[in-house]
Amino acid sequence: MTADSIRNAALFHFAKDGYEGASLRAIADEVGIKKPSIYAHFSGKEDLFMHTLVHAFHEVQRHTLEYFRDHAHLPLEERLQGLLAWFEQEYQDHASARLMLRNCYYPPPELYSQVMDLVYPFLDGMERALTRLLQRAIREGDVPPVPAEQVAIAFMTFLDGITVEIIYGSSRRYKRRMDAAWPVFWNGIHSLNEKAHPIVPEGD
Amino acid sequence: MTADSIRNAALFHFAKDGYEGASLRAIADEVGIKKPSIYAHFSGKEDLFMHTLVHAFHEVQRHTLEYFRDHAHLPLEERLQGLLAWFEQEYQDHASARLMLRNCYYPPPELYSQVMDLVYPFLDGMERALTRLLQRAIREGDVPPVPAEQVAIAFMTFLDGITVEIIYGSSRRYKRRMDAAWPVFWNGIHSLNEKAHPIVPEGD
DNA sequence: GTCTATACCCGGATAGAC
DNA sequence: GTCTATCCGGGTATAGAC
Repeated sequence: MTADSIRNAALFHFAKDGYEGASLRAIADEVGIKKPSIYAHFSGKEDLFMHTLVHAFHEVQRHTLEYFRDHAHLPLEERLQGLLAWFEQEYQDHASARLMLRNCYYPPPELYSQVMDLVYPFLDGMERALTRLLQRAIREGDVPPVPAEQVAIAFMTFLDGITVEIIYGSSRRYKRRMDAAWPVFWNGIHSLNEKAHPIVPEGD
Repeated sequence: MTADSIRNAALFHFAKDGYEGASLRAIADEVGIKKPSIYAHFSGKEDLFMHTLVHAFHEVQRHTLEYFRDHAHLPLEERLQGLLAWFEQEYQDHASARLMLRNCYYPPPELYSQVMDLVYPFLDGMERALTRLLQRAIREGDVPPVPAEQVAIAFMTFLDGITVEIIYGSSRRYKRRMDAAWPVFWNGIHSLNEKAHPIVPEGD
């Protein structure tokens, strides 16, 4: 279907150049049609952009669920750490992820609220999913009891910190951060209940 | 001087609308001059942008140094945690910080390498400064011995994760992350030397 | 240095034939 | 649905008077 291939071309251009930077002309060229033909499928640039963005969110969500489904057998630490490595790959391989991320941070001002109606539910859903994951891991004895919601939020923070280096695009810098920061996170969550700082993670 | 006021107006527009989104017309209007007058001071949009960006980096760097100088007497934990709160304020109060951040993540494609020549040295300088700060704190017994460089990198990661919520602009969400993630970071760095918890670095 | 006037281009969008 | 042709507005940039 033509609409799909337009959306697909738009995906790459919006991801690379942003909403203002991308041009319908370039998108049409890539599909192999003329600019006005786009208007047979979308009412305008905004419409095309929003369709593309919604589709990108769904793609990323679908892939994320697949990741968790395919790695449900791993211990929690590997599953969480693996999620970060997985996400780096996702970012490099799929323009959906790049488009999503870019517009989480810097949506086009005139579409701000429409975009945020996608962003916030996504983030909140992610956080809830992580919380449930943690609660299950605790029940099953995979990790010692930690405050699940707090850890989920901390993990999201950590994920975003790593993501920055993914955007920068240097694999070396990314790995460096990962190696340095992961132990801090992982050790840190095990001592949340004990208030003093010599922390000896007990009985697990 | 007129050039300065042009740069200052440009700062706000570039920070808010991005490079493509900002228009010389709007900038000239704000200064109270006509569009062509800008060309008496800058060779074009790119030139104006780069001047503005360099100036913004210097500003942020200067403010950061001031923060550390003015808070040198505080214990390390408060100094580091305070840096995050300070940075949120800096982001809200100073367009320099907003411009810098935006262009660290998404520079205009045609100026990519020029922008990155500012970004990387800034980040690396920040990391080195943190490392030295930590080493001094360790020497002075303010914190137990921790691997300074690793902690510096982890802190930068953490800072970026928090920064994301600063960009989102919701103070509530920011505070929520801060409260959840800070204890994880702070406790986490104190257990780096104790290997009690098995951290499996992936084979190198 | 600043203005007016204007050239030039490229963006999104529309009309209407096929 | 796709095309050609065109419109309109906005953008950067320049020429030349003052």
